[in-house]
Amino acid sequence: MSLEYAILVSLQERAGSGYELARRFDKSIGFFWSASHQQIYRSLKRMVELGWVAGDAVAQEKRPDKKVYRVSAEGAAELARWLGEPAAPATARNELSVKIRGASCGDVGQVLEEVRRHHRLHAERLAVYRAIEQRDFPEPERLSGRSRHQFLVLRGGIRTEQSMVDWCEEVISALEDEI
Amino acid sequence: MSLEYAILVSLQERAGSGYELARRFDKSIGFFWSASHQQIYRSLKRMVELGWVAGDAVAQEKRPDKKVYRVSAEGAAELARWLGEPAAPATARNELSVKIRGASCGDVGQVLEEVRRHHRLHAERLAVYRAIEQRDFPEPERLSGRSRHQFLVLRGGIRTEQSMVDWCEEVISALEDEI
DNA sequence: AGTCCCATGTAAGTGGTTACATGATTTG
DNA sequence: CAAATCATGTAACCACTTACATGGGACT
Repeated sequence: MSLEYAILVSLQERAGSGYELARRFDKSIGFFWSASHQQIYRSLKRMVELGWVAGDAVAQEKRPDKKVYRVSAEGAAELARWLGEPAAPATARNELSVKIRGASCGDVGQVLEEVRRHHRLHAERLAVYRAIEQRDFPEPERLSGRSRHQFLVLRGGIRTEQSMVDWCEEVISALEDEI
Repeated sequence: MSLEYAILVSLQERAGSGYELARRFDKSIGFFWSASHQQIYRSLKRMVELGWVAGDAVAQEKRPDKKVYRVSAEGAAELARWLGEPAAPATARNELSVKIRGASCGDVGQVLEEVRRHHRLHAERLAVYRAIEQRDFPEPERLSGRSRHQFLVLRGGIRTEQSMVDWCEEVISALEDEI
């Protein structure tokens, strides 16, 4: 059910169509809550039924019509209520760890290659986050409200990716010793 | 489908019943791949059908009978094959980040309380991991094979929890300024 | 002519959670 | 006497993924 709340947060920042939301979930909000366009359309439908959002049809020239969704008073109240609720800590699911733990059951060299690949992916994502940090938040002390919260979430992404990069390096050097 | 492989890894380390596996998924392997007993029994059934594991009925005195599962040659081959396959990087899903990003839509104080709660949970988990590290891996340089791989996975858990603790502290001090 | 972008969906399948169910034995 | 542990499952539901579907306009 959390996707609905992620959509509410995004629509509170700015109203938008299902398609536009899907684009946002490919970046920004999608960095910490991913969702496909199919999920988003389904959730929007549910949210209209619940009265959390309202969709206004917008005719466009030379482009398909679209429905622009905005958060209703009920939706805003529901979001505020949910924010006060305790969140369950995320269930641990790290496939790479399963492969490392099982490395002795197969070819350690192949697992090492896989860790190297993940190292690259995390380093790339870290670089993206750092670029966003420099571009959008050059003076973090001066931030307030919404933009400060956005910055804090980005900081979480940076810390997570940095720790994955560091860990991959530790694993790589240990597995290199082994082969 | 990854649960099946996590079970294969665990059964390669030591054969066991569904119940014993469920206990292991409450700790050790469960620290990086969580699963309920219902999932485990369902997966074992599938794996028997696929011929990846074999279950031997064991009669016990003063305790219910159990089925002890071990990995078959086919299961071992399948695990080795899977280890060489690329793993999709985990999809990002961090509910706490959604709450922080949406904090302005509700009571910032409540979100702060929630971040403090998560800080405690991650600090506790970090302490557990550090205790395991000290108890089971006092001389990490001397490790090899399976136990070295187990150590590396534990190191990942320690790094992840440490980075969550650090991040929570950064968020707490920023949100405290705000209220 | 082919591909990408805009825009919105349906349908089938997989994986995971929650609730229910049973029954003996051990521990406080 | 109650609660926890051992041991194994079924069933309903929910969330998410993957595949399929449509159609115009812009770009190369």
